[in-house]
Amino acid sequence: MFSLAEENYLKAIYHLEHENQGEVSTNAIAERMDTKPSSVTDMVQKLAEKDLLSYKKYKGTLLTPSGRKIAANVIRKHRLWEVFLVEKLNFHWDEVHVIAEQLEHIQSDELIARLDKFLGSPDFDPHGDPIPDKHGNVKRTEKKLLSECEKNQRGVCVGVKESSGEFLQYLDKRKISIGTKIKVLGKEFFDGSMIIQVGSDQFFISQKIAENLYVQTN
Amino acid sequence: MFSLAEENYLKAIYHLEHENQGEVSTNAIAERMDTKPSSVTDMVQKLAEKDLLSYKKYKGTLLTPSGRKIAANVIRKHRLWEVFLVEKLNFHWDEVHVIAEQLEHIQSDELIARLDKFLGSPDFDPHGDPIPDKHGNVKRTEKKLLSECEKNQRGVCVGVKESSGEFLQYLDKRKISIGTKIKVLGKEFFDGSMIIQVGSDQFFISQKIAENLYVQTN
DNA sequence: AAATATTTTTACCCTTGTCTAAAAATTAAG
DNA sequence: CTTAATTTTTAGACAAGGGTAAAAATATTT
Repeated sequence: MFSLAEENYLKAIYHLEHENQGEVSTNAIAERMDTKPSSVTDMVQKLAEKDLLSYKKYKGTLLTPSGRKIAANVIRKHRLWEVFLVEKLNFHWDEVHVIAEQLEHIQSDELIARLDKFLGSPDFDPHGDPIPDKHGNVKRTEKKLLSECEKNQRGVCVGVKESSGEFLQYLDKRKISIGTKIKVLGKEFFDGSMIIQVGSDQFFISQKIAENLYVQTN
Repeated sequence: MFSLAEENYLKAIYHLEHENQGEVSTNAIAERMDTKPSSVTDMVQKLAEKDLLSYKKYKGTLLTPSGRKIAANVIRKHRLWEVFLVEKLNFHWDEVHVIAEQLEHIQSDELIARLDKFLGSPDFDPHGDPIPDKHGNVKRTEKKLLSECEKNQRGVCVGVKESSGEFLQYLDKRKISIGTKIKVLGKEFFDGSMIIQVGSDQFFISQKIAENLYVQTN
């Protein structure tokens, strides 16, 4: 139905829309897709023709509902395949992205329905990202303090409670910022301290840190 | 490494080489791939440049060892994915071809190695066709009489012992010819009769029939 | 508000893979 | 063995998708 290139553009725009709110700029798309702005302009105009996104010259683009649905479906496929690769084929979670980038374009609703069932209809992929349902809807979750999380829970950093320079510098040193994924590896009840995973790093944090970091959990 | 179109040409030529012995004609490739002879000439010349096949104008083509290896690898991937679809996702064996045509082009040796292991390193796909090993070698098997086959064995018709008009007419009526796949569903020891599957038809055959049909078994 | 910098678009070219129409080879028939 | 039929190749043309360089619009400084 849609070409590989079209699907990749829709997917990139979908992600950019969620990262920054509002219109997505030509340059942002070009950078994300490792291509040139002129190529983006071309493709965006074609996709606007097909009513997959709305586009005003020089003003950026926004996906239409149908464009959004297609993008969400590609992402659904990507994430389901990632679950398959990790759970069934024992890949490590940081090896699967490149392969899933190819698998996400396989066209067959029946295949995805059966794969989903085979995997036990997972809600999240191995990176902790939510898997859209077949209608393109993503389970949105509430934010809470990291200190309220339990062992083995995952969350995405969505903000801070305190915002002193010292605290922000600490977060910077630990490479934690908005959008960073955090997994609680262990929690000490005595003092509320935690061991957490951030990317491939694992380290200790005090309760004071955990009480000042907002995360969106699964 | 190779484009989708290139892989599909190599695969088609590989199959045609095995079906008819000797050079593969431009028209044969065009018909198999549902494209025009002029397009085939173009592509075949490109593939000859890359030493994936040998080509003499007006004389047809033959794969080189490297071309054959690539083709066999695509076929290996196709058949492994078919096993996956049938064994793990419970597709029916006649529904999987179209999907496997897409999956066969996913590039990742690691993926295929793991998929192969996950499936228990099968030797045959759900249609009974042999799966080439990772070096592109196909297990070649000896032919024998259908009457020597056991229950649940599969074979491909490769010839007849008797060739009377009546017998050939019978085979024709049953849609059995060179290359037809046959599966033994049941065998009666008392009289050597069998129930066999041919395509989606199942029927009874006498020992006399089974003793005059050569098959190549798994 | 004018000048400068940045972003976006346009106009044109390139590559891959396909097609049509016509020319050239090969094969088959009389 | 010469004509007819068939197969194959060549010579353009086209659509998708991407790139360059320059023009046009928008943003930012001063």
